[in-house]
Amino acid sequence: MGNVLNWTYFDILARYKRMQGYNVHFPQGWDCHGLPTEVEAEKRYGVKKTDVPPDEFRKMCMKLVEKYIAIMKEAIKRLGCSIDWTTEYRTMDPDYWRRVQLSFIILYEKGFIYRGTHPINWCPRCETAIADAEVEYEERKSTLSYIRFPLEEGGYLTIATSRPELIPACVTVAVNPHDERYQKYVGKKIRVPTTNRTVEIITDEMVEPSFGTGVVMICTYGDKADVKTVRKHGLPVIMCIDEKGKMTAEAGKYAGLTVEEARKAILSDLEKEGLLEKTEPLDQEVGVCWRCKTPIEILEREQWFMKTRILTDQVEKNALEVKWYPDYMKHRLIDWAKSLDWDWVISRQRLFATPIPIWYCTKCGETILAKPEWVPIDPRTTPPKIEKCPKCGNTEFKPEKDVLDTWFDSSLTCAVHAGWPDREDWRRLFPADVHPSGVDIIRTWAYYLMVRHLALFNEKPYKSCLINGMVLGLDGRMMSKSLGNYIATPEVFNKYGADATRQWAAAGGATGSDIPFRWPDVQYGWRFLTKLWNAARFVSNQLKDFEPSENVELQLLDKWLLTKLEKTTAKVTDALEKCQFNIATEEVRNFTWHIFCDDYIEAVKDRLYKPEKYGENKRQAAQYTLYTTLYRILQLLAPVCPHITEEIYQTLYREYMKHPSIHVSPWPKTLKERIDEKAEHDGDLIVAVINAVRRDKAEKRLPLNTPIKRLTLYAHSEADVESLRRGEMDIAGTCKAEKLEILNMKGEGKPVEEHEEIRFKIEY
RNA sequence: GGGCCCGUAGUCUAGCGUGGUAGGACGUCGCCCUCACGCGGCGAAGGUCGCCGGUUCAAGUCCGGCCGGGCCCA
Repeated sequence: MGNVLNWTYFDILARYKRMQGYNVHFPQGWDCHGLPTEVEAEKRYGVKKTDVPPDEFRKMCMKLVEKYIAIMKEAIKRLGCSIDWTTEYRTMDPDYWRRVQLSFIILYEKGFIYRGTHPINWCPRCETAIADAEVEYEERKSTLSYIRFPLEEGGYLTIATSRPELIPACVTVAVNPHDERYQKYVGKKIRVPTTNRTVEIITDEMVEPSFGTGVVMICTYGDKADVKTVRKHGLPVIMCIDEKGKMTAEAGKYAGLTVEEARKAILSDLEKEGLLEKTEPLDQEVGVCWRCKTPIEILEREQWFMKTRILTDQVEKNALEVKWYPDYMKHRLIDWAKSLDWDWVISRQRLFATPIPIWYCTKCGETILAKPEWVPIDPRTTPPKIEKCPKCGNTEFKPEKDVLDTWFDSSLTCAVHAGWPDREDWRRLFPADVHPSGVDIIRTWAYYLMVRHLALFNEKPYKSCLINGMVLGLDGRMMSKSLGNYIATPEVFNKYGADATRQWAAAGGATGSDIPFRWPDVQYGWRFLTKLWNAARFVSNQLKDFEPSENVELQLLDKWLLTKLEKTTAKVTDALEKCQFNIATEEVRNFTWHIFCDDYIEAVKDRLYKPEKYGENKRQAAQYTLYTTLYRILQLLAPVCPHITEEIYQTLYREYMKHPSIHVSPWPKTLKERIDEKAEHDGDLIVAVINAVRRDKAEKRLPLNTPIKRLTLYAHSEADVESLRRGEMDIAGTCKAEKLEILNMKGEGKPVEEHEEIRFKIEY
């Protein structure tokens, strides 16, 4: 249902803009690569990526991706998304990764890409580096251990740590510079248990005196704060955990143990030595891999990076120039960009991804970058197209086996959609007018698009950004399979159809806010469609002998309705301009259901049914008004409910309007000359009187078609009398009043709601 | 710990940038077989707009604080 929400948003926008005369470019791409697919493939086929040949594993992933694309494509089509399917592509297609590799080459040459050894987030289960954006934080129960570190000069200090297994990687012990308890120890040597090393006690502002004992060990690396401290004080790095989450030789006797095993073993050894003072439970936020929820480690490994932090000022400047719907979402991007401590790790130790177009000379280690004309190329299977190493003349090369982060694929979409690099005129469609994004991927997709295009083209990738919130399940929490509050899209479509489902998406809440899935909302949408359908049937029946013509003498209520219609048109247009889909939808629905159906149609029935009484020209005026209003309703509703509006249009209007589809009919401009404030005022009064009489009948338990012998209206202002006189025929006809008197005198009888100065009396 | 968002009838929600009698929807109850629609119509009940204070003639709306919830980040 999340996809229904965002697809509905941009389809409404696309249809609206198309009706405004724009030649809308509405592409569709499928983001295929990446960890989620690999994790799913491993689960589905019961293998690890290393169990089968790489190509076979990639084929498994592709099969899986195709399966999900088929399901999603079916849903998009049923939803009625007006996508240009000739643009469809997959990021796993060589033609797509050709562009990704080309952009890699350009960025490398521009100096934005480098290989280096830096701390990175590492998932020991997936055995790959992951970016900051792929780390989630979860509350986990943990244990805080109080451990005695012996001072060289005798005695000890007690440190508190939740990760005793990192003791072998302890590079210093730190206290807060203002913590008077420990001033005398600063600069002294202290021995790290389980090792033969001693380290010097230092001070650092980051140490929280109230946490544990106020003495902490700094390890390489327990968390990001350790990384900062190590960098700040120029401390050494000791890696005691490897890529698979096992202890390295640096851990001495604990080498080969898993992290868990090492923790137990170390604590038990410390206890034997009398160094374990106590343990206590600790609630802790743990960084975990977004895909498999395994706690991440911070490792130092040689990886490929893109320089993103040098672009932060530009990101901010450009993000402020982008129009955000809703506006406050820009802060998500800017705050995220400013908060980043590290450059973007773009290499991944995975299989199903775009290959990095790099080889290394086996002799001198020279880096060989692919030439633009070589791509797409997979270094893992194809050697570089050169005879010898340009530096040392060696003829053997080894491929870069790492692959690119999936976001490196998808952060190129704006340029690719515009036709880069093949179309000379690609800048015609660049930057994109709108970038649609879920609120959850602003810090990934929206951000990476921004840095990527700024680095490549020195230009922002999109002019506006349309944000959709998350879909919440029936229990109010984010809808997800794992929470079991998940509702499958086909179920909703099967029960209520696409147009009702789209109304839920459009009107379920303000743009950008989370939208709870609610069956009653979908049902309401469906009931509205029935109402509209029946109204159209009524109009159709009344128009059998009608030839559209402007040459009619409009009556008061006709002018009243058309005035309201124009005002509604203005409101809907204004709401759509601001991407306020909920407001636009509500305006059309309320106008249609209540003003058009309940008030107007009811009030003109008599005129339509009895031309002999009122005259043929008055009937024609009503016909003209019905015809005009329904058409406008269809137009205003078309972006939200494309199916039903098209169906009614084809049946009732195609022949006269000539547009092949309602969806290419020109979006209505508010006709100011049709706005008649006086008619609206008088009409409101007349409708209020009709409703008051209906209410009276309801209170007396009478059928609404009960005839009235005499209806007397009292109005003491001359103006009101005038207004009522103008609606005499409508009031009498609609209320079935045989006799209607309008008296210019102080009220007797019951007051008319919201027009207390007007009163009425009924003789049945 | 920081940032952002939110707290409106039994439930969900609009309104809050530009202060002026709080709109809807669902649910509940009562009535109406009215020739487009009972998948409908008419009507009723239900609100100290989280709490406290301030600005103002006037605060759901603006300002400050507090309480509660959510999301994101550390």
